[in-house]
This record gives sequence, C-alpha cells and structure tokens, in this order.
Amino acid sequence: MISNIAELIADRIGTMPASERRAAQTLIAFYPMIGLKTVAEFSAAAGVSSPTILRFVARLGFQNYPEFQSSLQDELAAQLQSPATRTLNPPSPGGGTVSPMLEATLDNMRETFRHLSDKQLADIAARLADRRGKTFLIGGRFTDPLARYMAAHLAIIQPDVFHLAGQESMWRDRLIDMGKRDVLVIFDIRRYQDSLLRFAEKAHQRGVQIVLFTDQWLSPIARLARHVIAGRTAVPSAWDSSAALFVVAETLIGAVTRQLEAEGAKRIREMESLR
Amino acid sequence: MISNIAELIADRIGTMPASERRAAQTLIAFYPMIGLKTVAEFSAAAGVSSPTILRFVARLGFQNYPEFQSSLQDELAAQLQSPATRTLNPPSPGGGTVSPMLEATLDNMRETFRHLSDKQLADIAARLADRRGKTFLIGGRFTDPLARYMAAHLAIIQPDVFHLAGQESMWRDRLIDMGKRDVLVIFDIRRYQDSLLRFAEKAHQRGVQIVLFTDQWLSPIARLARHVIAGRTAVPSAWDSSAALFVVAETLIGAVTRQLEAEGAKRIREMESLR
DNA sequence: CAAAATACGTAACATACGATACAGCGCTCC
DNA sequence: GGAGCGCTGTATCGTATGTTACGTATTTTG
Repeated sequence: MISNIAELIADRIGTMPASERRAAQTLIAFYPMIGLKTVAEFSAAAGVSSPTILRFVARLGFQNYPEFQSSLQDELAAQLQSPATRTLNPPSPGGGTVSPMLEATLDNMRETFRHLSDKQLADIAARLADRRGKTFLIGGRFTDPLARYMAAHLAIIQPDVFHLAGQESMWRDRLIDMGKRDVLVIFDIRRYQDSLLRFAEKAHQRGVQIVLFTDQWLSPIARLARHVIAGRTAVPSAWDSSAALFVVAETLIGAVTRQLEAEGAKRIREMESLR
Repeated sequence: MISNIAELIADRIGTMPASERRAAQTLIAFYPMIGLKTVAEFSAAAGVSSPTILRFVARLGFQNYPEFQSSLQDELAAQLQSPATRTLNPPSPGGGTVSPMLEATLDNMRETFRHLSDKQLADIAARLADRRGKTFLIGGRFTDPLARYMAAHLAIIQPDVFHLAGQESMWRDRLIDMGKRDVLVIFDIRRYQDSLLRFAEKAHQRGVQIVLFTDQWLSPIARLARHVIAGRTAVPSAWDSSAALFVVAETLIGAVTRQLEAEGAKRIREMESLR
C-alpha cells in the first residue's frame, strides 16, 4: 500500500519522461520542502519549466498543484504529530485496554507541553501570584473538578482565591466583586457551555483578566482571554481526556507556589498550626 | 535567544491586541501547519479578518506573508534534518520549570500503570459497572475533585452514582443507604485524613465494597479496601501530584463506559434530548 | 466626559501564481 | 531518410491571493 507521496513517486518514476523524472528527483532530494514552494521555485530548482512541474504532479494523480501541496502538508502534519513519540514509549507487549489509553494520554501531554512555552507558563504564574487582585476559578460540567483542584491548592498559599460553585445566578452575584486587577480562571472544553461564555463576557466587560484552559479546538471564550492554554483531549474512549489540562494545572500550581515561596511557606505553617 | 517563531510569539504575545493574540494562539495550537496555508484559511481558522493576520505577521517582524511562510518552512526543514531536535520547546537549560515537572509526571504514570494489571482494572471496572448496587465517591482535601470528576462521568452512563460532598456529618447520614452490593470509591493520599478513615471503617462494617485510590505509601484505608490503586505522586514541586491517579480514573471511566455500552449509549442519548 | 488614539473589519486593488494553448524540437519507427 | 508521435519550453490568460486604503467601533487618556 502506498501511504505517502515519496513512495508514490518511487513507484511511478520509471514511467516518466526525462524532465519529469528530474522534477521527481529534485523533490525527493529536497523532500518535502521544495514541494511546498511555488511552481516557479520548484521548476527553477529542478532546472525544468513550470508546465513540466504541473504535468509531473498531474501524473502523480493530483488535480492541480494546490491539491498536491495540501497532500504534502497533511503528510507533514501527521509526521509532526506522532513522529518519534510513538517509538519513545516502547509499546508494552501485553497491550490490553490499558495501554492505548495510557499511550494516548502520554502523547497528549507531550503535545500539549510542546505548544506551551516556559515563558507563557511563567507569565500566567506571575499573574496568578500577583497578590493585588483576587483569583476566581470556574469550570464546566466535567472540568469544574479541575477548577476545584486548582483552587484547593492556590487558596492555601494565598488569600483571595475563590472557586465559583453552584448555579449560574450565584456566579453572577460574584461579578460585583470582580475588577481589573482580578483574574478569572476558566476551564471549558467541548462541548463548550453557553453559561460559561456568558459569564466570561460579563467578567471581560468588567476588565477581569481571563485565563482559559480549553481543548485544542479552542472554546469561544478564547477570544476574551488574556492567556489561553490549549490541551490535547483525544483518547481512545467515549470521553475526552482532561488529563493534559490537569497536568498543566499542577505545573502552574507548582510555579505559583515557588513564586510565593516566602509568604507561602509562612502561610502554610500558619495553617498547619490552626489544625 | 529566540530561535524559532513559536518562541517569538510567546515573547511578544503579551504586547498584542486581542485579535492578533487570537491569531497567535491559533497558530500555536496548529503549529506550524496553519501558517503554511493561505491568509484566508488562517484568518478563518482564527476567526479574524485577513488584515489582522497580516498585521500579526508584520508585528512579528516579517515584511510580508510569504516571507513569514518561508521562515516557517526553513524552520520545518531544519527540524526534519535532525529529528533529535524536533521539540518545539527545546528543554530550556536555564530555569526550565516545565520539563522536570512534565518528565516526572510522565514517569509517575508509567510506573503507576506498570504496577497495575489489566485484570485488576477490568475487575474494578466490572464492579463499578454492576448495576445491582449503588456507587458512592468521596475524596480528601485535594483529591475530592478527582472523586467529583469520576462521579460526573459515571453518573451519566448509569443511575445511582453519588458524590459525597459537604461535611462529615452529611456523609454519615448517607451510610444508612449503603449495603453489601454497593461500592464506595475513596481517594486518599498523604496526608491521609482521619475523617475518611473513620468513614471507611463504618462503611466497611456495613459490607460496602471499597475501591481505594491512594499513593504509593498506601493510606490506612488500604486494609479495608477490596481494590487498591496505588499511584505515584512524587514530583519536583512543593505539592504531590495526583495526575497519575487522575489518568487511572479516566481509564476506568472509559472501561466502565465500554462495558455499559448498550445501556450507556441509550442513557446518553436520552440525556442529550433532555437538554 | 470629551477627544484622541488605537484596533479591527470591509471592500477595492495589484500582482504573483497556477493553468493552458501552442509551437519547436528530437526521437522513433516505418 | 521522411513522417509521425511525444516531450518540452515560451508566451499568454484568468484568477486566487496578498496587500492597502478607509471608515467604524472601541479603548485610552487628559
């Protein structure tokens, strides 16, 4: 079975006329980048004319040049998704129902963090550690526990951390306390909840800084957010996975704790003694 | 030093207006493929207008869109040359707060699952899927969100799933409803909570089957439990990590869902129609 | 609260790009 | 050696694409 364009070329290069073969060879030599450039550049690199390039891709079975490029891009994207990461985790031999789930989850985490720079996390952590404002956390149907988890930790190392629970009307009443210096952390993955969007809009109007945890398809709230964390959620299950977001949350909790070390440590000691 | 476009974006995203930030986030989310498409496609994906995309790339320092694309392509080409340096966010040698945290978490998960057989999980899943009894879930200070997360999912695919919230006295009142056929899922990691142990003992006396999620040092509840899941929790942070337990929980949710597929699917459809 | 500045999208524009028609050339096969 | 066929490049065309100008909305500042 022919799965990529390189193989396709190898398969058909024998049937090609001289100039097209030159095109094929240059594509292989600079695979696949030269194919993503313009016809003119490709033809120049191969030392043939543009129509030859077009005839070449036509012979490969593509309707037109853009279609050929899209195909190359898809191939590239697939490579970038899974590349060595699969081989990085030696597929456990006794692959029952566990393994694929774990594998997918580990991949999701790596992917999520690949798209997340230290600087971004540091910025968010700094924002969360800023003691001049309050911190509110809220989540959706399945992600509210993540908001709770984060709130449970943050509330220990600093004051003015509030998890917004209960009914929509109750959150709204808290809006009155929110202003420019405050931060609202929202967890919202598919299927995105209207109630959260409504709430986010109102908070946004009040100048509240929004930190959004969402999936790779980005909740509509992203538009309002100051910081967006997009986690991978796809796993071989009927449900989406929030594990990657969970780990990001833990990472942030750790970073904020470190920033507030001095005061935080004191606070923690104080709390211990209160028990 | 800024070596790739992703870093460049992370560096400047703070200085960008809202719409451009959205463009930036979309690019990161689908990095780098979306940037190789046309301005129109990029703008559609980001939900902004084409000029915004152009202003965005201009702000990154590029003269025009093609130049930006070339830069992305060069980056890609370099990556493809040396597969070793394929990471989008190279392990920052300096204050890399991310990497060690992520690495430790991934290790924890692998370790946790290494000590967890498919059979164990299947048994637990079967127990949770057994519809003759009720399912109760409860957790400690930091782990209660995990109980909530699991409850939120299980409650959708089967009836009689209850998360025990609120104060200790309220849980106790629910004991009256618990019997031999029922399952109690407890999350308890260090520092183990006396209140949970007390509750577990009473439930155990009533013949309730206990499924315990704990850390590798095992909560004292372990001796009462029918099934024990011991997750690794150590990470380079001031806090313990519950991420491994979270993933086990998700795995179980998936397994239970699969077992109840027939009835579960029907239930889910019914719920959708109720919205 | 008014005024200025900035951000953003709509719509018109120019151009660079892919596509096509056609003519020249070489090769092959009678 | 000549006719036919196929391969290839030049030149032209239509259009999709990036670009720019401008007006409106929004935010910021005095």
